[in-house]
Amino acid sequence: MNKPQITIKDIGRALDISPSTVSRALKNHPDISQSTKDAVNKYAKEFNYKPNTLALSLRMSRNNTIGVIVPEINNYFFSSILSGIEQVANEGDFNVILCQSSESYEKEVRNTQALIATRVSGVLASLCKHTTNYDHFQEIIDSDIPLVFFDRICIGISTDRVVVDDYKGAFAAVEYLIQTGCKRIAFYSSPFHLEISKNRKNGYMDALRKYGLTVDESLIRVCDTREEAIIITPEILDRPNRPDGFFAINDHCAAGILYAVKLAKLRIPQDIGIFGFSDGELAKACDPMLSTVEQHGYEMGKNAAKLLLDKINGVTHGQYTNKIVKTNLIIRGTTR
Amino acid sequence: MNKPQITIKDIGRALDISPSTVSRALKNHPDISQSTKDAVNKYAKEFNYKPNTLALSLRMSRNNTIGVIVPEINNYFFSSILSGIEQVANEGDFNVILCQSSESYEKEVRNTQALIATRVSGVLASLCKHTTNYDHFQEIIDSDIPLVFFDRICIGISTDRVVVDDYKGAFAAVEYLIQTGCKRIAFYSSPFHLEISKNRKNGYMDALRKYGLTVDESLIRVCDTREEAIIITPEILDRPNRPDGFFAINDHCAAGILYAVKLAKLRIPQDIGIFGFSDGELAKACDPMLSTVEQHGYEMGKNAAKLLLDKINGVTHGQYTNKIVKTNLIIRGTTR
DNA sequence: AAAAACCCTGCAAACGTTTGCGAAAGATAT
DNA sequence: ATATCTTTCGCAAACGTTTGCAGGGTTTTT
Repeated sequence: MNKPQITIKDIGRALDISPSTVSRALKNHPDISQSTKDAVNKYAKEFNYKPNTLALSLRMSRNNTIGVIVPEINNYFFSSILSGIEQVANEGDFNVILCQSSESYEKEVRNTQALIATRVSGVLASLCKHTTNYDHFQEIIDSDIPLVFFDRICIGISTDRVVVDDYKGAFAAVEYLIQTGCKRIAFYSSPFHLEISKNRKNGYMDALRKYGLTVDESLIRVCDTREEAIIITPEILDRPNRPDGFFAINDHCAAGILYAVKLAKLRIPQDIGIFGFSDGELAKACDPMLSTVEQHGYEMGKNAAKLLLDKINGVTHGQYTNKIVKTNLIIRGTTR
Repeated sequence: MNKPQITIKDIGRALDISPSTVSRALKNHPDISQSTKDAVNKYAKEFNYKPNTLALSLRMSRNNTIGVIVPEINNYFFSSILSGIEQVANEGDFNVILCQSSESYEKEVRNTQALIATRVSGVLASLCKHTTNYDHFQEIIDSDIPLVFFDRICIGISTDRVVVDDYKGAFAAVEYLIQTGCKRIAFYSSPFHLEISKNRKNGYMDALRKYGLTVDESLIRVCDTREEAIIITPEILDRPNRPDGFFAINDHCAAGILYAVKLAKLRIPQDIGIFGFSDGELAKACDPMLSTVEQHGYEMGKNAAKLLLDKINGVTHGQYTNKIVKTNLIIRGTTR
């Protein structure tokens, strides 16, 4: 029962008119008589005509497709973002090509190359953890393809960006810990070449300074997974002047800390306060439930996609915008 | 410093040879002299030539792109699957177009239409919760586009399918509970029109029967979220003959049960055993950590994509395969 | 009655690529 | 010397679509 897709030529042949006329009839061009239009539309509907988007894109040199490069699809925050992106892309009649860098610089480069080759209309990207060279992104820009970074942005390149308010979020979280009695607060972070790490560290430091607390560099560690946190935390808890608060770069890491603290038979939140970042699926599964900074991934995705579509559609010109998505504290059981 | 993408024609013009020669030179065609090949390759490399995949797809009427339709991106299981799909698609040099039905039948239909219009080489799909009419999928098949269902499959259409072994997974989980001493086991399920619910219920029932335990229908409830579980569980725990084991349709639900049980001051796993399903992010965040049935979403995605690519590449013909991805028990702290 | 205006439609080129076929040039065989 | 083969390349068509331009026909204007 197979009926392959019909083309404009087929319609023309069947109705004994030229492809140009069919094309115009389908677009309701004023030049075409109503009777012809009716005939064409009837035939098109009957045989379920769908324009070949490939040919269309080639002709128009405008591919209604955007590419998204994300470090890990399988991560609550990023999949929330993806969901938001898909939403607005869909509303704007754009397809989304999904690329996962899997935190590999090489794959990220391959992804960008593939997207350029596909002539996507625009690219949304979040940097891989290990990316320090940005030539492949510069190449996107050089190819005249609009580019918007989200979350893991890169400041070496002038583009639009959408970020979470890392500084304020971190500041607020640490301030909350201090206000509820914490005096020595550790900070577990992702590698510091990432902007999110820098910004959150600044928020952390400024909060400490505001309340006259001294910064102990030995309490600032690179650690962003549950597993690492479980490994490095016991040593820190064992010190004579152990911290009484932890601010973690994400919920996984916070959960690892939580685990280690319980194992050390310290009470939460009486002895130790813990603050995560993200409000992912696992935050409420922890016991006590995790206090964390809500990141609004879905909103972030929507914002980034809107920015990109505006750029593609020529709504915005020139200036690069720097959208900041607000965060807010969610206080649960791991803080007083 | 913008250098738009260069084409084969450009190379031809620059080197004063025809586009055909350039094309053949790039593909290392034996008809072309080595000197010409060298010149072309040198120029192509210098000006960073990338074949226009749109033109290529049009010419070859073969679009190296597959479409994926998923109910919710923002769901650990589905995003794991997506990750697996992306992995093998990437290895096979395919792009992935991501569509989210958001559990809306209308959007699912729109998604299929868009994928057909894009002339994707193949489609991977998991049904929306409310889909009961499958015409849009039949249309994909009628358009000669290979189609593979995963997880939420549809039995009205003959295609390849990849599913998790729900029956065995459920049977094994309940059997484990029984073997470790549980005598009254409750089952919290998704609505029973879904295949996964039916299959798991069968596994649950058969396990009870095998060990001569009576089935108490009042212990079989429709409940598949954390919030619902927290609401309905206290009542069940309050009964004179309360259950001593719970089997939940997913980890969120299991986490809700865990919460309610702790609140009721019952000990886990001594008084109550709990089994989840999925092994999502939150399983290890629970305290005690959740015993659960591992679903291998990533493997499922890889399998589905492999099946599809084989179909596209003509490796497999005719017969539809029905791949079943094995599950396995992960025993942690919520069971004895 | 001729000129102008209008309505409708088709031709052909273009987007970038591949590929069957033919051809010019040189090399080899008779 | 002619005939045949080989090497290397270009022509042109094709994929499906859009669009500027021109042309044929009919109606209106003068």
